[in-house]
Amino acid sequence: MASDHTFQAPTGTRDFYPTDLNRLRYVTEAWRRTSIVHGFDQIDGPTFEHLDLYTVKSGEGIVSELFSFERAGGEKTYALRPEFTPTLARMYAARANALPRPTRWFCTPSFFRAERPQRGRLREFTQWNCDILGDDSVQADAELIACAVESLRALGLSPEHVKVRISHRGAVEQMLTKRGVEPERHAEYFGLLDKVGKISNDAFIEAARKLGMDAPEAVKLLATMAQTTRYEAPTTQVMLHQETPGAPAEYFRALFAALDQLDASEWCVLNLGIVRGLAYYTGMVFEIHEANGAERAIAGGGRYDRLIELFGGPPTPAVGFGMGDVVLSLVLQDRGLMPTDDQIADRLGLRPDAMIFSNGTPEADALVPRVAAALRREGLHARRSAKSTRNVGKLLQDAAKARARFAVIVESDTLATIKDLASGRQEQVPIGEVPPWLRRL
RNA sequence: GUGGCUGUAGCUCAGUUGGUUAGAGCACCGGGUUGUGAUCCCGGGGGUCGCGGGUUCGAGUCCCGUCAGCCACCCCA
Repeated sequence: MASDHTFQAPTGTRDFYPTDLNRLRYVTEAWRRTSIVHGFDQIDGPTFEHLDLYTVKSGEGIVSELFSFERAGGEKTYALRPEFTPTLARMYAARANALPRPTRWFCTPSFFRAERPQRGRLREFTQWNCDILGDDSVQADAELIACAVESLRALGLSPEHVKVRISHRGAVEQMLTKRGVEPERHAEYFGLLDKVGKISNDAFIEAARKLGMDAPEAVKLLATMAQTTRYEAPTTQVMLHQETPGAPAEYFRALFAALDQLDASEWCVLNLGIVRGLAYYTGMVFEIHEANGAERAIAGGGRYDRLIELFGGPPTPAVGFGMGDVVLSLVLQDRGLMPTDDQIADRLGLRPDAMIFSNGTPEADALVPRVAAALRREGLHARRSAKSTRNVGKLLQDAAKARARFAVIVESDTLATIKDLASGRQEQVPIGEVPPWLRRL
């Protein structure tokens, strides 16, 4: 029965046709390989959780940003996962005593947020999460950042394309304390600091004045937060000496030394303007941006040493980041670094090994399925042309379009022609020899 | 939740001051008589002009509403 209306995909979601899914896989496979070689184990959790899991950390205000629901007749309220950290914390807390220290986990699932879609932001997206739990060392911070950097390098990006902007909650708090802001009011200031760049300088100075900071200090604070420089730069050193002497400055020294050893320091800059709106970060925080400031943040993360406790686990230091597919793909496209569909298919190992068709005689026609089955049992990617034509030229064209390595033309019940579509060379082989012949290549 | 811009074939787009059965390129399917691939020639399928209402003798075209997409704001885990 034909429907009297058409259906559309829900707002902010995407249909992934083969080439679309291949492009997504190109990115997620880079994430996966990078994670694995950096010693992370892949995990996953439910696509939906109890709503409470998200309100614990973020408050009731988060509910409007979630897709939440109840079963018909049910009493529990669920929500599609908007992020992974609560699930991660729950999973870690449940087995904390049995897990190695440190534990390194990653995942690349999809997430759901009930926001109005816009450039770089959709309602369903894929996000890579990497976390190191049970390790409070500066080396762990550096390894985590280096892992993110290496994934970008694997996708063809370089320090000219993207920059990791690194800050530290403790350093920013020290700047505030130095200006006479009591610790109880730091949270208010973080909210304000997060708006720098979005509101005018005058608006910032006015807002700071209302929070009790006089204009000259607010101006200096703005200047410090705007500074985005290499760690070795003299201006960086002067800033650290003046603004965050002692422990924070020493932390940055150790972090950048560790990043340097991991060959990642070229990608990194110090920017105390990165505060991130989230309340749960306790130490280093970072964001990865396109170098010219185009697009939204590619990735964000930091240290959250209190969060596992909040979800019922033992006190556990942790550091992690998330990187979404939407912005990253836009940056790759902007920079001309997204390979062609054919290149991606090659890299993902999707090229057919053989396209099989017959010379048009009834006995050859009957053998085509058998040859295909024999090749497939050998683990070869064998396709049959769906063309109804007997025109061998057309069939070869079809094989070339499918980017098959070889065309196999069944000639009789004893003989087949194998044509190498790259070189154009061809030879006749006994039909039983086709699978081993192709397998050798 | 607020605002701006845009909706014609799978894709990119034509379509005259409102006027006959809405077109092109690409893509897709087939043919080019006895078997060799990216060119070429011929043919074919595919569109409730996003949807609904209004004005009009007549609407793809004008008006209103609505839905969707894009972009920005809010927010951004």
